[in-house]
Amino acid sequence: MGSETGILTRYAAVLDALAAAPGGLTLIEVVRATGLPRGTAHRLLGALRGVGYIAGRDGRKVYVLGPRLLRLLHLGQAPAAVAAAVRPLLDGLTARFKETAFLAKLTGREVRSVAMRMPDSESQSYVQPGRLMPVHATASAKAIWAYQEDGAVEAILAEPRARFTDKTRSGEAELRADLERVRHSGFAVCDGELDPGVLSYACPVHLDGAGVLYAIGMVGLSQRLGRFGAQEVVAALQEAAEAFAKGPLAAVESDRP
Amino acid sequence: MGSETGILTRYAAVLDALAAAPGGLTLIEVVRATGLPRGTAHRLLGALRGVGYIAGRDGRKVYVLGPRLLRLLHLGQAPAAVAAAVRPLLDGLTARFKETAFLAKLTGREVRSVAMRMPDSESQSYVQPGRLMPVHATASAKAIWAYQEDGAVEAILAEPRARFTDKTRSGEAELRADLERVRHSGFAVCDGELDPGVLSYACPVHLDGAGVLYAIGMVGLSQRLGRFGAQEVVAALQEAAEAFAKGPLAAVESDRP
DNA sequence: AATATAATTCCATATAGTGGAACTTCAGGG
DNA sequence: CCCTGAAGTTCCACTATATGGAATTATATT
Repeated sequence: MGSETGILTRYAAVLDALAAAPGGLTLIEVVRATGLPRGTAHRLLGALRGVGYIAGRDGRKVYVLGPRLLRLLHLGQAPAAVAAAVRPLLDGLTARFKETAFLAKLTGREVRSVAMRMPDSESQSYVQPGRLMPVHATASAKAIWAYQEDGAVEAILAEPRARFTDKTRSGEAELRADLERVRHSGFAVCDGELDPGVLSYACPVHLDGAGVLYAIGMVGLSQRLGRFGAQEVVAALQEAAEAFAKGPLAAVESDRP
Repeated sequence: MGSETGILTRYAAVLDALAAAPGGLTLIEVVRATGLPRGTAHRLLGALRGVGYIAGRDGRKVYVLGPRLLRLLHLGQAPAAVAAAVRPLLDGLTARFKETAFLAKLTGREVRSVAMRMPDSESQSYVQPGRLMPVHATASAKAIWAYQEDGAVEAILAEPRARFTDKTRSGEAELRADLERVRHSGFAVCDGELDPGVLSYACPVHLDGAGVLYAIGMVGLSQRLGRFGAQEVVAALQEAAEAFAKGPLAAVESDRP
């Protein structure tokens, strides 16, 4: 006979308490902060840890906000905010290679370009923000999908894949092999599989505790971009990816369970 | 008889579904995405909205991630990431006024400085990062506390307040009046209430949907900083605060219920 | 080693979540 | 304007699930 919110209020109270304490809290501290009975608090913390909303630090005695919460927030983040955060990094890449640099983001089960920086000399844009990046024909989508949960990947593999050029690799086995290669090498390449004559590289952005949700890449005509060694381009992309992961959108303070 | 996580798994599934859909989801879409029965999904959504983890858009038919989740992110955010995000803004302020600019953050029930930029000419630092900002004697803490929930404010008011200088306003009534004044004017001032001869201004950062968690301020010797009109300094601070609120750490896509 | 404090486990109880079905609202087409 | 199907909302008997005090084990602290 009052406002009905159910059990969520209590979980929310626990999360609030943890969020308010930078260094994390022990069970007893949570009890004091929330007024919950010890047994109850213990169970709630266990459940929260079970779903990944909080994580245990040290000998698991200190609880902090967990990776899954961070993932939620990144996914829900307005594209404009993300775009603002990478801009400087893309500028740097473009200045160095005189080719287009971009950031791709996983949204639901699609990868789309969210920010892009073209060199002044370029007139044609290969990755307008918002462009859908197909899994089987773009480096950025491969860089991202190579690090997603198996279940989600299987769902993607089951979908039909269009052929864009005669180089497009639309077979399932090919795609599996490509993803595997990405996991080993740490980056992805596509050469003419989406647009003829267009080469692209991409590196995954490993967010501390939140997996991979973004990829940073470069695109350009094979003739021009191809003159740089893959090594060189990839090294620069990896550097940018690391910087982005540590940047303004970076992790809540977290750690491994 | 398997892994026990309780009801949280279902809430998490709903949140995941919402996070994966940039534009929000309707009840039926949530049902399809999660496989939950209609009635159940409806109730879960209601509870989530009740605690503010999701918000209704349009005629409340479309659900998106809500403000409270954003607040969690900000509170849990590593200070270093926040500091990186404001740096350019602080640089701008310092360059313009040749005085120290800083960002203060609410952590639990304390306000602390998290980032600071001194002019090259300055040798003494009034707001080293990490410094505690007492509610009754600093502009930044007042700027933040003026916009917190009544309950939390009352708790703060109940605490004892030290006298730092003979100008320190430690009375409860004085503090209440100060907070009220901040709410009306939109900024806070402190003149010698913490350190003698030191003047400071601060403006709250209104985060879209997440209330006020930060304040941006300037400090300096009254003699020097005082030569600028309050109007002028405050206008610049407000501009910076707005830019910060819209910046990289900005809101999840949200709106009013 | 002794002692206090925190973490964890247990379990009888009842509270709170469940989901199918009934009912209402809404949008669009005839 | 009314009909019709789909989406949204409410209801309620059923039972699975959360509850929290007390007992137990682990961990500091002196």
